Amino acid sequence: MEKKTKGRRPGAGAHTRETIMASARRIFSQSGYDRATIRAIAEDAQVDPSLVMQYFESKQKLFAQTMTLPPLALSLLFVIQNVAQEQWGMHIATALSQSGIQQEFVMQMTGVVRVAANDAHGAEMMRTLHQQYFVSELRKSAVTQPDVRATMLASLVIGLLYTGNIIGLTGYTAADEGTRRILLAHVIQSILTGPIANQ
Amino acid sequence: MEKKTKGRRPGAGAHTRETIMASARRIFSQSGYDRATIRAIAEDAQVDPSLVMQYFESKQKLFAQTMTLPPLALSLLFVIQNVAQEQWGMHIATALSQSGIQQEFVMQMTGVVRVAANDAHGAEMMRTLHQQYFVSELRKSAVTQPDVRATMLASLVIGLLYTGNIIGLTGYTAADEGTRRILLAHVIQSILTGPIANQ
DNA sequence: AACAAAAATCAACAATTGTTGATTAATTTT
DNA sequence: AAAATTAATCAACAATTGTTGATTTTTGTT
Repeated sequence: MEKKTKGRRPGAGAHTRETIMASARRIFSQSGYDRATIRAIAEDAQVDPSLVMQYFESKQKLFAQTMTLPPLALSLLFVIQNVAQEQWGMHIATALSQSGIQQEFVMQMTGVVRVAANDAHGAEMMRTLHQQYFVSELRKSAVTQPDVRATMLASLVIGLLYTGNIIGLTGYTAADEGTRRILLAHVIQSILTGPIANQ
Repeated sequence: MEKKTKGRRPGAGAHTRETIMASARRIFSQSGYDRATIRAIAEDAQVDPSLVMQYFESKQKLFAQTMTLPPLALSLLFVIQNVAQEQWGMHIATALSQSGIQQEFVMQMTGVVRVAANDAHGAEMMRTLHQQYFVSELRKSAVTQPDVRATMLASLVIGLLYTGNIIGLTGYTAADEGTRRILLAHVIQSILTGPIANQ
């Protein structure tokens, strides 16, 4: 809609690619794959749509290159290797409740959850992620039935992102952090070390 | 693609509307809102696309009329009114694990979860659902902080649907039903009646 | 200053999609 | 059997979208 100054070619300031990627991340996360149009991304980056195609070849490749998951924040189960079993729940809950990673990580993770609901590539991304970070990590520990527990933990985390950030339920985020953390700690503890057979 | 016999007008066999609605439910659930094209729904119902528009005025109204949630199966928290607190988890887990409602309910519920990830109307549907069936029901009981617990229970249920039916994680469904039910029962019990304050 | 390479824009194509108006076929009513 | 009504199809429009090729503008080099 707005005029753009044409064809400048900065030498040092050639961060155009990063600008586009940031916009792509934003739009993909907000709108999902289908509704994130190349034109919307380009407008957000204040750039011509065709330029997006010149940098990244197609929409699929743009998605693949921008929406990669942040492995650092996903090492939640790194806790498992360094903390006693009885304190897993509390440590993971604390890590999840920390506001430091909230902004960037939660936003990016929510975006992937949203995209994966309708795009096969996003779904595959989440599968490999889950296998690499949740299942394989938990298998190294001494818990029984690590696969079920890992999937259940992933379900809870994804579900909290989904209800809170996608459909906008306020019940969880409205509570104070202490309440959230203690309840979440017990639930996670129950998922990871709770009884699994009737005895 | 295939030929259709033209313009017959059955007297008794006028279930065309229901046929279209069934196809709409199927396609919406499988593909989400955007990728569920009117043409795909019409082809699934073996009907001309414009006929869909004649029965339902627009795609939005078709969605609104078909993708309503099955309240019967959502009375999971009906358990809360009739069962002692200590057995909530087991009863709800049993209800969720029953294969009787699996086919129809799980499919329909999964469809709404998928749609709500990208469509505002779907999200609103889930919000009111959650409020009506989860929050208000739990508030009638004597648990502390019903809002947080209700949201967390919804997150777990939605998360399990999401991981199992949308991104296709096998860890949970691969386990035998007994294992699933017992673990799930304890986790739900922890969500609904677990400690919420440090003491 | 002239020129080549790079970076960006312009304009348009082809496919898809929701939607609509006209038309054709079947069924009921007269 | 003719007419009216209902059910379904046909054909096309207008908007959107991913994508592409040509063009223009800027920058670095000679």
